Amino acid sequence: MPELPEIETLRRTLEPQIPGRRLLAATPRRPDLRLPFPDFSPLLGQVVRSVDRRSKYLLLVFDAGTLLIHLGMSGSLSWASGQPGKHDHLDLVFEGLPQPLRLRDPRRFGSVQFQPVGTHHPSLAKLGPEPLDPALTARAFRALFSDRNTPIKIALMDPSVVVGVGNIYATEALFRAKIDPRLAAGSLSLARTTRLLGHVQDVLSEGIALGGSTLRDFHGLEGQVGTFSSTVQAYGRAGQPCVACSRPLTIIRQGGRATVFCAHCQR
DNA sequence: CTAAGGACCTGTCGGC
DNA sequence: TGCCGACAGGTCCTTA
Repeated sequence: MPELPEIETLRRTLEPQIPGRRLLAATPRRPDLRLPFPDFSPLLGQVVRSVDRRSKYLLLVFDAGTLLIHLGMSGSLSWASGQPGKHDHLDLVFEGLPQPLRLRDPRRFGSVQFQPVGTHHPSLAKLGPEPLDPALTARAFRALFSDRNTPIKIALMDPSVVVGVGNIYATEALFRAKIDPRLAAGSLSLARTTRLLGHVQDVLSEGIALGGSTLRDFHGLEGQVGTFSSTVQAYGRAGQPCVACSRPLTIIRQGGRATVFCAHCQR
C-alpha cells in the first residue's frame, strides 16, 4: 500500500491532530513486526512536538527522541474503533483523543523504531535525497546515477540513491519520460535524467494531491480512498494498449518486481 | 565498492 | 467448491 504520497497524506492528516498532545500509552500486541518494537517508556507522558516524514518513514518527534513508523507493504494507520483484530499490532493513545491511533499490518513488513534525541538512526542514515526537495538540482539528480550499470528502474527504486519512489511511481515516471526501464542508469544523458526527475516529481505530487495512490485499498485516516489508480497509465496494465501508441504494454521482471512498459515508446 | 538474489509474512486471485 | 501456485505497493541481508 504505502508509497511516499500515502505517507505524506498521513503526515498531513496527523499534523493538525496530535502535536501538542501527550502520548499516554503504547500497546503492542506482539513483540515485533519486521523489527522488534522498541521500549516506549522514554516517550510515555511526553508531548508530540511535530509529525514529520523522511522517505517513507513517518516521524513522531518528542523531546526524548523520535518514533519512526514504517508501513512496509501492507501497513495502515487509523483511529481505532472496537476491539483490535488479528493484524492490529499497536495502539498509541494520545491525551484528549477518544480513540487510539492503531497500526494494522497483515504482512508485518513494517517497523516501529525509536531514535533517542541527539543520535543518528541507522535506518535514516543511508537514505538518498528527497525527490520533491527543491534543493535537488537536475545535475545532482543525474550524479546519483553516474557510474551505475544497474537498470534505471532498479536505481530509481533504491532508497540509498533517491527515496520514496516505489514500484508504481517508478513505472509511471519512466513511462511518462519515455525511458526504457532496462537502460543502464549511468548511460542516460543529462537531458533525459532531467526529464525523468520532472516526471518523478509530477507523479509524486499528483499522488499527494489525490490523497495517495493505492490500487486497492489505501484509506486515509478518515477512510478516504486514494484515487491515483485512475490516473495510472502503465502500472498494472500489462497487455493493455499503450495510451500513446496503442501497442500492447510489455511486462518484465526486474529485481523480482514487475515492470510494465511500452517497448515502442520507451527507448 | 556494486550488483543480484533471497528472506521476511499473509492475503488474494486465477487456473484447474 | 477446494487446492495450489503466483503475486502484491518495501526494505535488509548475504553472497559473488
